[in-house]
Amino acid sequence: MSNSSALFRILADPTRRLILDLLAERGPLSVGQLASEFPDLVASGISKHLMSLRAGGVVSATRRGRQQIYQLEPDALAAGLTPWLAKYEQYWSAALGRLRDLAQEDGAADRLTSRKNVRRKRLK
Amino acid sequence: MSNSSALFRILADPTRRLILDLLAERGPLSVGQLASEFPDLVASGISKHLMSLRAGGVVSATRRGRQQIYQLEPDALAAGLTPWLAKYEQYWSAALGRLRDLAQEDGAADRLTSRKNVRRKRLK
DNA sequence: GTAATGTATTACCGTAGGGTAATATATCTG
DNA sequence: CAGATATATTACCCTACGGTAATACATTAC
Repeated sequence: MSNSSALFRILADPTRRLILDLLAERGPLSVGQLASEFPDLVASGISKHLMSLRAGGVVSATRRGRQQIYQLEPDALAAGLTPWLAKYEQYWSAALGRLRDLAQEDGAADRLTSRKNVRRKRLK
Repeated sequence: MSNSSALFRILADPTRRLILDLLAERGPLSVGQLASEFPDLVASGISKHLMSLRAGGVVSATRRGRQQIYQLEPDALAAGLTPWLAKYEQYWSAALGRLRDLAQEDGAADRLTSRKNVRRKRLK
């Protein structure tokens, strides 16, 4: 484990990244709730993506009745990426700092609300 | 361009990540110099990886005689990843901060020297 | 009980991508 | 000039992976 390739491969898929975004901004969600955000995909496809995400440790699931509630595991995400990020930290620390300043300048609450990406047709 | 999926896909391959590491720690290198670090891979394979990296904008090449000298393009790397990083910045800013403090505590010069994966050998 | 719902699993298809070998092209050397 | 060197390109194999449909399984509803 602690394999960078696996994590980058997980993040390489736009559907999985959007799933992470949804969990980050809305908190824990069921498979059906997540699937409803992807009108072009079949539910079992979302389930498969969730399996990948769970295998990678970046989400976890708890059963509630007949539905599975998935939630983000930010620590695993950070732990998986930070070693690689740290190697190149000098390169984007400046850019990240600028973004951070900009964000806390105007509101800071909606840094995670990139909702315009959520309902579109073709992912690319 | 500016496509997160493309960049994550590029980073998902361990050979390409190691190429980036080598360019980061040693500066510009020729294809042959890079290929000599991958005894299990054929040179044209490295060339193909370099094409991917160049298409993704994270490296650039300049011709010198009959060899191509590749160099890292850290700005493109940062520009491609920062938007996504910023969304989850709260999650690893702490971890990154700890690493940064640790690094500038002791020397700060060898943050990029994760040499354990790199087989240093005589280049001709 | 039976039926409906929510999710996971399986089987299968098509494409993308990493790997090699062979070939091509350009440049240097003798 | 011929031949060696450095890199790129092409053709091809094979595997991984995203997608679907069909099926299975558990849980709730009637």
